Amino acid sequence: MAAKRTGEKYDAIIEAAVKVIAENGYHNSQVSKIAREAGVADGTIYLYFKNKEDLLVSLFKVKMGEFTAGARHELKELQDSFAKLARLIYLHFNRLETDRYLALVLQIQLRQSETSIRQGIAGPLKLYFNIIEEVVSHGIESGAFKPDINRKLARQMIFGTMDEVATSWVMSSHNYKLTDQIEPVYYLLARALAQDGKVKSFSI
Amino acid sequence: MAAKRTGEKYDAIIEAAVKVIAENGYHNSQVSKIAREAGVADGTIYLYFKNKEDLLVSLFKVKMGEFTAGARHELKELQDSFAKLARLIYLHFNRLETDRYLALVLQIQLRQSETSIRQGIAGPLKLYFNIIEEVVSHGIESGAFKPDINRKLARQMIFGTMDEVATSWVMSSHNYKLTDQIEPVYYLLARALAQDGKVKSFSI
Amino acid sequence: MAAKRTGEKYDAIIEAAVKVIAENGYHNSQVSKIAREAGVADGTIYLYFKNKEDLLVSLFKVKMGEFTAGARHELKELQDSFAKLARLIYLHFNRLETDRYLALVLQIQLRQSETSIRQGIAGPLKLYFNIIEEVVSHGIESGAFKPDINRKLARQMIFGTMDEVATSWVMSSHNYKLTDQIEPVYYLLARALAQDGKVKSFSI
Amino acid sequence: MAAKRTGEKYDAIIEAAVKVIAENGYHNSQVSKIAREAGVADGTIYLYFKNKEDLLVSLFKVKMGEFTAGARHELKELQDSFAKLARLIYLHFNRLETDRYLALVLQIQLRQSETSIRQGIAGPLKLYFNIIEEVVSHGIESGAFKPDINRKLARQMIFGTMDEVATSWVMSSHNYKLTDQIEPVYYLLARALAQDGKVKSFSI
DNA sequence: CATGAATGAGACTTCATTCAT
DNA sequence: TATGAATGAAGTCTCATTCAT
Repeated sequence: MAAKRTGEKYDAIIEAAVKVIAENGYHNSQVSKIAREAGVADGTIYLYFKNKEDLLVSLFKVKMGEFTAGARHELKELQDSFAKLARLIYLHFNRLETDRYLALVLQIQLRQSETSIRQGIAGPLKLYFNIIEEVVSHGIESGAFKPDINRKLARQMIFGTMDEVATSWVMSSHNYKLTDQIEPVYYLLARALAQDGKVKSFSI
Repeated sequence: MAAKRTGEKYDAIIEAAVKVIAENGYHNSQVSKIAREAGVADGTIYLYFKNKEDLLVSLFKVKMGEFTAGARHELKELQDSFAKLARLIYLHFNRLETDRYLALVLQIQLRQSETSIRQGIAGPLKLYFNIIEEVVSHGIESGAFKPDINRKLARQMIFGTMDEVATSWVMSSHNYKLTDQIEPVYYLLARALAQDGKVKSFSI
Repeated sequence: MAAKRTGEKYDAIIEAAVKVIAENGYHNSQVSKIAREAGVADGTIYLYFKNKEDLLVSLFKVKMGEFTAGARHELKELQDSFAKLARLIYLHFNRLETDRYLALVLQIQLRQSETSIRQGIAGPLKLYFNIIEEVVSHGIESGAFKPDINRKLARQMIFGTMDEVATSWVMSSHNYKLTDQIEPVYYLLARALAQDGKVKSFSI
Repeated sequence: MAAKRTGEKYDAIIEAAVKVIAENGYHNSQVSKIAREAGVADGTIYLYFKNKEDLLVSLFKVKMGEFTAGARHELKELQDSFAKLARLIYLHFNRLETDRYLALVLQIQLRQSETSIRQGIAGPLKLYFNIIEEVVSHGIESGAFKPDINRKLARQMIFGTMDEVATSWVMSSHNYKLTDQIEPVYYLLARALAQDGKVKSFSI
């Protein structure tokens, strides 16, 4: 009755969903197609997920959760705010470039989902927003960033910029490297945030 | 057989679509509902639009076209690059705040559409991107912005930031004024682009 | 949106449902089968009925309504309570014998429906119960039936007996005439109800 | 392979089925729910019953069998036909009032089952019909009941009346006592059957 | 030009039953 | 004997689009 939230089949279904959605688009990814890709019966999906919506939200939670946990850990290691900003952009772009299926699903396909799914996605996304805002806060408190910057607005600029660059890259069919954009994006954002124009040189 | 691209019913259907989608969400906006709101029969929609996809793409084209034409005209009046940037942000946010139905449809609902519709949307959107890039180019060529800025990247930052700020505002149920964000967004973006940190004071 | 409750297709679908359910049984009567029998598309069913449940409840209402209206009218014509009782049994059995499909559906198949449908059926059935109780009341008040008879209980005996006899007949594959049971059933019930054993001779 | 027809788990499953069906309704009583209630695994059901249908038919057989055996025994003790009739009604109503779960399952839920199950039920029910007919026959042969009564018809009246009264009671949510109906039902039926209106006073 | 009744393809989900352990 | 994870067939309903009037 209650959905099992772990197990190798659970993982297999999540991965199959990413692949199927990436290849067929959100609106053409039937449960039966995902089941076939995962090598299980249609009904098995429902032993691990309450329904299709739960599967999609779980997909996002799992993938976003992995990324967020890793990012939070890596950023904590760094002391310098500019270094944190550079690393954030690196992690964001590198993650997407490393898993192009995931990039397609996160940047394009999942955004076509119904409002209810988007609401389920909101929670994990908020956690990522928090991480970005922590970078901004650290910069302000350490004197690296301008003190009068609105933290939420700064987060929106950072995320909005990275998201737009990533979406553009995904839609271009990946005919250039997303990671090549890390440095120029860094300088744009760093200058926007820096106290007195004192931007540290890019280094990850 | 060929769809009429004008007429008062054409306009009525477009406006009805905006209202219905804003009120019901993309996935709950059936052709019959739009027809009823427009005061026409279901079949009449198909005298003016090839199909539902054509209606939605047309909606976007019309609304975006109005905005783009006005924006291009207004920006041409201004000489200073910073003034152009400030005006761009003003126009973008003011447009959305003035027509909240449209804001909801453009920022949230239409993004849930199938890939084919998003492709149809790409054209009109490109025209807006061009306008933004023209502001950037003008800034670089006039010496106001840093010469080594990647113009496409700068456009992605500008659009990505405005878009994220606008989406966040729409999802917040409009409980604050979007136009209050014009000035702080201006300073963030201006600093990112300015040559030697020489940002002109905000003025629209 | 709202279901049309009249029209020749409405009637055709009701009749088709009776036939399909009689021939295939309740649990094997899919909407598509009913639509095919009615000569309409599956979707057309939903222009006339809110859903499958609504179709089945409507079927019962229409058929029971026709019968109830006719019965109430005919019984009003009669003055004598015993004559009313005899006529009631005649109408009940004759109706079922005349339309054997309907008999099968009402006596057997519809009773297999889910609780929600049975609840929808309760209303029209109550009207029939009222008619039976009116016959009993008339008998008591005219002095034909025993004055201390519990009216509800008498109705339950009358209906329960007729229902059981009818069900038994339907399940026997109609290898005898149900209308041959009118007279003997009349005498059983009349004796149960009569004041001082004064039962009038059977006559319809 | 062959199903075991005895054992404490056999009984536990039957009792669990009665409880689950009474509480959830026929169409919401899945095998897994019955298994959980019985404290066994889903698969274990199939060691004791051929399939779900077999379980439901067995439930009916067991419960009806217990009742029928007891009834036959008790009625044999009585010499007088009217006393037998009174006792029959008492046993029928008392059984249902004593076990309200069973009443709900027998009078309402099991009647929603597919035709195949109803056919399986027919056998055990026939045995009860025989007992009722024996009471009628005894009455006729002893001169207590009218000699020209159709025995099958009399049985249908007796059973149909008791069944209708019981169903009505179950559906009323038991807000009155079913056993209070024994005496008035007795008088109705006794008068219908009695020779020359000579009905014996009620006594159980 | 306009109508709106009719069409029919297509997908999510349930649940009785099996079988490897 | 007992388990319970896995199976997979099957049906209701929606809604974009058509076409006779």
